[in-house]
Parts: sequence; structure tokens; C-alpha cells
Amino acid sequence: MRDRELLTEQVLAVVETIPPGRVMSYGAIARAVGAVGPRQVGQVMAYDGGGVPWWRVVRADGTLPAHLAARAGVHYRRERTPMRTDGVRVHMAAAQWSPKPSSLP
DNA sequence: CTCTTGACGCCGG
DNA sequence: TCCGGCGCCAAGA
Repeated sequence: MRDRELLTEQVLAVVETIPPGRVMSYGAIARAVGAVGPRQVGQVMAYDGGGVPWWRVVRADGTLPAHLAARAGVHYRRERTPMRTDGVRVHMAAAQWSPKPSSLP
């Protein structure tokens, strides 16, 4: 049973567990909530991602779409998020966060 | 029902 | 390392 409504709840719940300075990829969140694919997570974030720390959800390579990258940078500096030397991509190996396993079915 | 679109991911070249 | 292409899945036209 994966209603869009339930999936939204699950995704946002996981995003809220990500501490400042850490991130999770769309794919990681998809696996965590049992979503069928990362694109579904992206769809949820696009529609209801405004109420959660959306900048802590990045692509697998540590980047975000152009229109979001600019605003995310402010948060990254403030949260001391580990970045690559280019200052644009998040250093995934160092910043990736793993959610609590107890929130899984 | 088919076709397109999108806050994605992985595999070559 | 950078780029292009293909796979994936759901929603909307």
C-alpha cells in the first residue's frame, strides 16, 4: 500500500531526522522508506518539501538542481556541511547520514 | 490507453 | 573527471 499521502509522510519523517551538517541522497531515502525509486522521493520533495530541511537532501553525486544550489549554499556554510574542494558538491562520503533503523517496517 | 515530464541513479566512453 | 544515454516509476495531459 503505497498511497502518495503515506509516502509523503514517510519521506518527510526521514528528512527531519537528518541532523545539521549531514545529508542523504534521494536514493538513500527511497531505500529507507521502501519507496520504489528515487524519483518518487524527488516528486514528494518537489510538492511538499517546503516544510522540511530540503537542502539536506541531495543527488547521489552531492549536487542539487541549479535553482536550488544557490540557496542551499547558505545553509551549508552555516551548518559546516562537508564539501568537496570545488565548494559546490557535498562530500558524500563524509556527510551522508543513515537514519534510525527503528523507523522501518 | 499512449506519450511526456521530472528536486534521480548508474554505466560506459 | 566530465558527458551522454538508458533505465526507472508515478502523475498529468
